[in-house]
Amino acid sequence: MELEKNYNAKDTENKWYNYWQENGLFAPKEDRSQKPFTIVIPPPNVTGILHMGHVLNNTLQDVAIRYHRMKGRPTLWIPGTDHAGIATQNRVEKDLKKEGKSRYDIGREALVKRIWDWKKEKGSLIIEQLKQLGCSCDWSRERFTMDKELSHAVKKVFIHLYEKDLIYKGKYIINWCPRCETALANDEVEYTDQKGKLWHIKYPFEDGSGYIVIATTRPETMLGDVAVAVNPSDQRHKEYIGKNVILPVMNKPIPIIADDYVDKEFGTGCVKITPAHDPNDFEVGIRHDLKQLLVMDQNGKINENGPAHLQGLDRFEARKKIIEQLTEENLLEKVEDHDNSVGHCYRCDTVIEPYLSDQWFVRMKPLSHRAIKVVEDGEVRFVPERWTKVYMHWMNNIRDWCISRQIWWGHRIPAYYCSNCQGVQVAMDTPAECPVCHCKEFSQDEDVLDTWFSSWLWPFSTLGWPQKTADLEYFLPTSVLITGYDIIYLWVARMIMATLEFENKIPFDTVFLNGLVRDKQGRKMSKQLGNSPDPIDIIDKYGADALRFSMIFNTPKGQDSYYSDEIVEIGRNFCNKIWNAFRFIVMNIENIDGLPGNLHFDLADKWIYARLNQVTKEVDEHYKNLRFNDATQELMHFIWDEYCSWYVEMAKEKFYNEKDSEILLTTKYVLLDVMQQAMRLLHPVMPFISEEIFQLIKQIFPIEDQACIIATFPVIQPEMIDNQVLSTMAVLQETITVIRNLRKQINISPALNVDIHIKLANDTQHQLFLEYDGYVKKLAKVGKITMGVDLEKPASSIVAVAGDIQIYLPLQGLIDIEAEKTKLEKQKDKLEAELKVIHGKLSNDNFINNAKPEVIAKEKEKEEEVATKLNTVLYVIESLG
RNA sequence: GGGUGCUUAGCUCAGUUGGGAGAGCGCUUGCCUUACAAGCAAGUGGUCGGGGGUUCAAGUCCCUCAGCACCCACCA
Repeated sequence: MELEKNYNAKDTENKWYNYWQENGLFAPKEDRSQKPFTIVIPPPNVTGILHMGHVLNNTLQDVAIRYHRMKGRPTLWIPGTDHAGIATQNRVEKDLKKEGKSRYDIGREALVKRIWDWKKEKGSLIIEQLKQLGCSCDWSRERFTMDKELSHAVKKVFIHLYEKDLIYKGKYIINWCPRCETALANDEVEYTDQKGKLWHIKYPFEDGSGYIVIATTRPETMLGDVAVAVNPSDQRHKEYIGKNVILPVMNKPIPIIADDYVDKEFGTGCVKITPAHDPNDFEVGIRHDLKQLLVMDQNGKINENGPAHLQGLDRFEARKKIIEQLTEENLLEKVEDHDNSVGHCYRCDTVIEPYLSDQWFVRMKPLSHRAIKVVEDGEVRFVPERWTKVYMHWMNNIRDWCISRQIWWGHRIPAYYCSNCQGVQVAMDTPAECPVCHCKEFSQDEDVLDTWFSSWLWPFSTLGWPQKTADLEYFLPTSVLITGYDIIYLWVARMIMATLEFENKIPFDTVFLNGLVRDKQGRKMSKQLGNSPDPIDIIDKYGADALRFSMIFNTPKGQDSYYSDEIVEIGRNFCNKIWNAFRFIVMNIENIDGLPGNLHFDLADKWIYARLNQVTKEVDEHYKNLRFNDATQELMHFIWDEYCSWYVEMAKEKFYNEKDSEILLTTKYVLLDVMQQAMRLLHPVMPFISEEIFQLIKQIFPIEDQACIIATFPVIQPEMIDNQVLSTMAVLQETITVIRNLRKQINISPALNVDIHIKLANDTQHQLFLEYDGYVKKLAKVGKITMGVDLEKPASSIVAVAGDIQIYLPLQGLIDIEAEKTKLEKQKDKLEAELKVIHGKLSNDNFINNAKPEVIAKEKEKEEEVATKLNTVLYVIESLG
């Protein structure tokens, strides 16, 4: 076996991804007697390009999936993409614009066709990127929210809800994006604080007796004013109620009315009422039976209801002109600075306009009750738990959901209007005949449904609903949903409601909410800021394993994390470390001539197995409890600090000095065995390098599993966790470290072997060191060791203490006695302080009476240990003179 | 106005029923030691945001204050 000096991620990753796919290893094991582990992917937008948020989210899902697959459960990860109505249409319209055309130039049918063409050509980009990341989805089950079957499900759902009177059509003020020319749901509006103005405008009384002043932040909407409102209890304005004022610019009379909605403290206490352009004014308008006068068109331009000189002007242009005119006419009393938060379209960032229009709504309250109950009852659990509160709050204050969108790309609303009597029918297909007037001509509603109206069906629509498929029966409820906390309302809550309503089941029992990935400065990664690196570049440079490992290593459960290229180096370096450890094994094992007939475990072998089993136990639990970053920490520590830095180094000693072939074979066996087990533990996080090494080991070591991806996860062997071995090894390790420390103190060349004396505390220790002095010599670069229980300190030597062991390093040359003493004094002070604390506790009756017995026992044990160390140090200080 | 999260080493952050302050990176020193300089070895570094309380014992529980970030509602 010839291995490169540095790990080559690129070739390895392609090779194994293809292998897994060609061998169908992503598909769930066919064993329907076992409970499956299932995840549905949060479907990325077809227009999407992989960003760091996707990397984190999908890596987390893949880790969970790979872990459970190795644990032997039938495991399914259902992938797919979302048609993302507005985003996708915008994307294609942008291309159109380059050709100088708008969607109206080519018409609905042509546009939709063009978007489908675009989807076929470019829509799988993000899927390909997920594959590069290593995602082990069952691609044979990939779905798209506008697949024929899913569209069918959407229609079914719409009709079901309509027939239950849970969908209705109504005229309401909605959030309108004049650029996208569509309604937006409340959740699709992003508010940002802006420095604005508060204009104080005089509205003269019709009878010429003066004026009142209203304050507004959006003067252009005054064109649609139909009244001025004051609070009925406001003494300042009481006398004006019922009078008319002349609406400036429009020059028409409007009444002054009284309504509790008006806040006496704000502005002038007088509010202009514009029912067609403000949600609160809309409510006031209903209460007072006022006209709803629209003064803008769908592009935010002043329409025919405005005065001739303003018609066709953009709303902000119109605002300017109106202010100019008011100033000229001396109707502008003053202008104040005023900060308020302004809604923006979450897709294109245009300022949204509250706008009166016909829209379809879902009544949410009736759907929310069960969705609240399943969370209350713990059937659906949020991780981290704090999100439960957030979810509950929203659910308890839920509002109706505006589901119609005035775009062309999406599921068209299955409502048909009779061409003759305008009667509406909601149906799967165009109705044959109008039941009222028997007309046979219909036109379908022009609007499409909100993208989330298909997403909220995702956990069951992907499994074949409304067909009663075997998959639906078997895989639903799914196991865990892993997604970002920013879509709890938009998606998670709605899936819970939909799945309960249509399948009478919960969609998943656990919702794991991962944090957001931010840049180094703490800003959210976003397209606009351009601060998200392209993960594919990172994968090309460092490897997918490196990226995956680093993202998880860096991301505590449910917290936001900060990304920078440097963190990926952690993963890259770790890959290389593993690679080289394996390379070392291969270099020493090429001549392996069979497995040992009998295994001869020495301390090092027993120790690494003890640790392997401890680590297996912990990592297993971390994966199970979705504590992924803890798992990575544990694995890195074990592989790097224990396997490489101690076990491999100790193996070297045997390779160089041991003659017994059985012992040599045992060492090779343990090196390979621990490595292959470590690869299994690591696989969920670093699937590629673990598979590569696993397969290479398989060539020279008996492994039954076909591949690491479907290998069994290591099973804990508790009898291997030998505490005696662990503590003995700790003594050896400490001794070696202390010797290294001594060498360093007096600058002994690393190339030089030194002679040392070791004074042991008892015969058992003496035996131990006689047996394992080779390890001390190898790992601490020691030549000759003189040891014994009754050893005198050699003249002119420096001393160090490891537990109850004393180590003397004789010096030919000079030593700095004072420096030695200072160091030992420091050690003494620390031990004394520690001992004082322990004595304090043990002499405290309250402690003795209240603390748990095992805590007290532990404390006594510690007292003894510290006292011994202290005595040793004191002895050494004294012997220095 | 309502709510959530965060505040621990120079930086980024772990710390799961209260009982020995940790990691990665950085920094210092010495090493290209035949697996790895993407490395090895030895070190430096913290009154766990302030104050109060509960307890034999608090980074950990409670109260309070401060700073930072975010969410929801409202904003004429």
